[in-house]
Amino acid sequence: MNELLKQNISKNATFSETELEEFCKHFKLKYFKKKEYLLKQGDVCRFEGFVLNGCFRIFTFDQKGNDNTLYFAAEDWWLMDNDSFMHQSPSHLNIQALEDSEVLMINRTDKLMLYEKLPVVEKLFRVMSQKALVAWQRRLIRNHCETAKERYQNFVSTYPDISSKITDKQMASYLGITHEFLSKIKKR
Amino acid sequence: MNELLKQNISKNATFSETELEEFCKHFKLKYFKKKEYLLKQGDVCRFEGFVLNGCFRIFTFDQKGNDNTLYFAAEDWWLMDNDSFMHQSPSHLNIQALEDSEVLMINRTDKLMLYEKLPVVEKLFRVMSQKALVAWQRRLIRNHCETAKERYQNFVSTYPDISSKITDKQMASYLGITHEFLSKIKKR
DNA sequence: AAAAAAAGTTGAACTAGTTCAACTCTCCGG
DNA sequence: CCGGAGAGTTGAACTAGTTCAACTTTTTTT
Repeated sequence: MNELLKQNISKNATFSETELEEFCKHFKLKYFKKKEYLLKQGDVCRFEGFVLNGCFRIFTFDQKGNDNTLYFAAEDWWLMDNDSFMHQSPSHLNIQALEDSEVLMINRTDKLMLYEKLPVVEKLFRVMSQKALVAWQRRLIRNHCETAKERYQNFVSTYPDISSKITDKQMASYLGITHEFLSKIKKR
Repeated sequence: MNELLKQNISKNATFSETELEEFCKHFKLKYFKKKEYLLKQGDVCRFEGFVLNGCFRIFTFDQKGNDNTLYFAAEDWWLMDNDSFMHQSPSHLNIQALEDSEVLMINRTDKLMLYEKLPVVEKLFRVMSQKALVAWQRRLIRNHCETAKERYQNFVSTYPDISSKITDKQMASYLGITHEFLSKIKKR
């Protein structure tokens, strides 16, 4: 039973020892090489992942072919396409390893079974989703009221570990600006 | 027991008749006059609301004093500040009636009790939150890859009912542009 | 270690969106 | 029904961010 996963869960719900064990035993350790895809746009998402180490980028190609980064997932983050997982529809997202990484993965069947078997699992993901929702709302507001330079500086100071692992191009795609402009921001 | 609430719940979870009744009986009908606040920035959110009719605007004042609209909630939408409700911390959000409105409201104590008593309530809000999460992710992407004009047109065609109830100033604040620029967009 | 590919830099010209100020229109409160 | 406040419009000057193209640097592949 993995200690990091255990701690992560405990932040959001109170599991008994047996519940924790029952929950964790469905996760299997998988390795991803740098640049390898955990999910590709068009595929159906049949799993959920929890990052033990390494880093992933979650992004999508829009109609115009630009790549938009939704977020980065390093150690202690969860990975999945909620939409595709829920409806078993083709995913709009790509999830790609930015470096060699280790992920604990649970498949969809097991997760659905756990929702049924352990009510506390419903609570766990309810709380996780509500917290994530708040974070997305805040990010949208910040995109409206802060300049690109402010957003860049905030990101670097909030996530120094992630900032050091990603290229400027990926950073720009996360901030919603061109990489040329990011280069000009950094110069000053 | 309100029919609209019942239908809304049934979209996201399967309640038995008794569960539905137990759940719904904690909601009380409240009336809000045009311009009245259901929640003010700085207050603690101790309730959750479900709009029966009318319309609300959920917005926040940023550091620079600009008002940013997160979303509008008309008939069949839920209303609350997840962050403030969860942590009982002062809210960053304002929720104001744009017209005379009716809302079914449940207080925090009852809602927390229902989470304990009826496991299906956990599921309901877990599913609702996950769907909302997907919607916020999509909105952020669209803000990056669409122009203000495109976002305006998409909003009007997706939510014609809401569009007709709000002022251009409120629309601009939702789109993340100035109302002067919205006026220029509409002119063309 | 060489070649190829990708990432980053820089400048010039451009455009989407802002700011400010002046004006008009609408609608609601006394 | 009048007065005032807020909503909407318009123009001119501005700025944040884009686009394109040429170039350098770094990383990856062989």
